[in-house]
Amino acid sequence: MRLATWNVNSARARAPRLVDWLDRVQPDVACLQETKVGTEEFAELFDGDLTRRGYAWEHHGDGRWNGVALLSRVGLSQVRRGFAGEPAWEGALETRAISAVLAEGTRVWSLYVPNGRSIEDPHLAYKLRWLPALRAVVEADLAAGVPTVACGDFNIAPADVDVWDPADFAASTHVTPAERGELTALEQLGLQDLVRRRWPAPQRVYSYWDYRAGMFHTDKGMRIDLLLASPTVADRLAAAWVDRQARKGTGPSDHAPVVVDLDTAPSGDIGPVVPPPSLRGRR
DNA sequence: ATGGTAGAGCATCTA
Repeated sequence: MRLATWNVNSARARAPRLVDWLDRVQPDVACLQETKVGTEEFAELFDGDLTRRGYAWEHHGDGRWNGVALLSRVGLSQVRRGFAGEPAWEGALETRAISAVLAEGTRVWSLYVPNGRSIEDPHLAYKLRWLPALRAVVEADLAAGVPTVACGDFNIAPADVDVWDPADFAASTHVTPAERGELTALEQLGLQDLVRRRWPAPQRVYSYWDYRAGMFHTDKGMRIDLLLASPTVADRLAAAWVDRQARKGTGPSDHAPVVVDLDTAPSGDIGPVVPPPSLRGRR
């Protein structure tokens, strides 16, 4: 099963590229963030193209800002828009989380974690309320035995290796101990960072490059788009990569999709490996 | 010190 997460930075602006990307990468499940459209417009943009390709979809968005979606051709049920106890921003709930259960029983989240903006900004405090509230719901699901993958734009670089120059971030959000502590707390629930598991530090696997000043071309990026999976899902990990192709050319998002392949069955259940006849009896 | 770019929508705000 191929699972991807992509902050598209406007579903409207990305519409042609998004459909081309589905055809090229063939994800079974795609988690999208920053659609910046309402659900009616999302349907107008994509319902035909998605249905023809066998994808079910669910969207949570109210236009202009935020907006998240799930696409799946391997089941999509028990949909939740937002989550119980989700904090509001300036008195209103935002559209930053959607989750649903695949046919195999895994609950998948598409998350757009608040940015935080700057150290003194109330938006950072909002981010630091939002993440524990999310964690409480994930913890309850895990306690109920539901395999879980939390995917999306976390707006947190887990470690210094995940930003191009830690010195440039000395007074910035995305790297503070408080924000990283929220990722650690999610990992303490058993969630594993799939890309880091496949590509251990210090390998650089950025997923976001600012549009400005040639950041992509000089590879000054950040790894803030994550897939965090509970143990039985993480143990199926077969491959993980960042689709840099999608960040190139005309009209890209400032984020690249992050893609993982999961084996159908837990890798411990594949049985004994039998060598092919050409190798038997040698040595 | 601010700029650099892109996307929202039409003055700025967000990232």
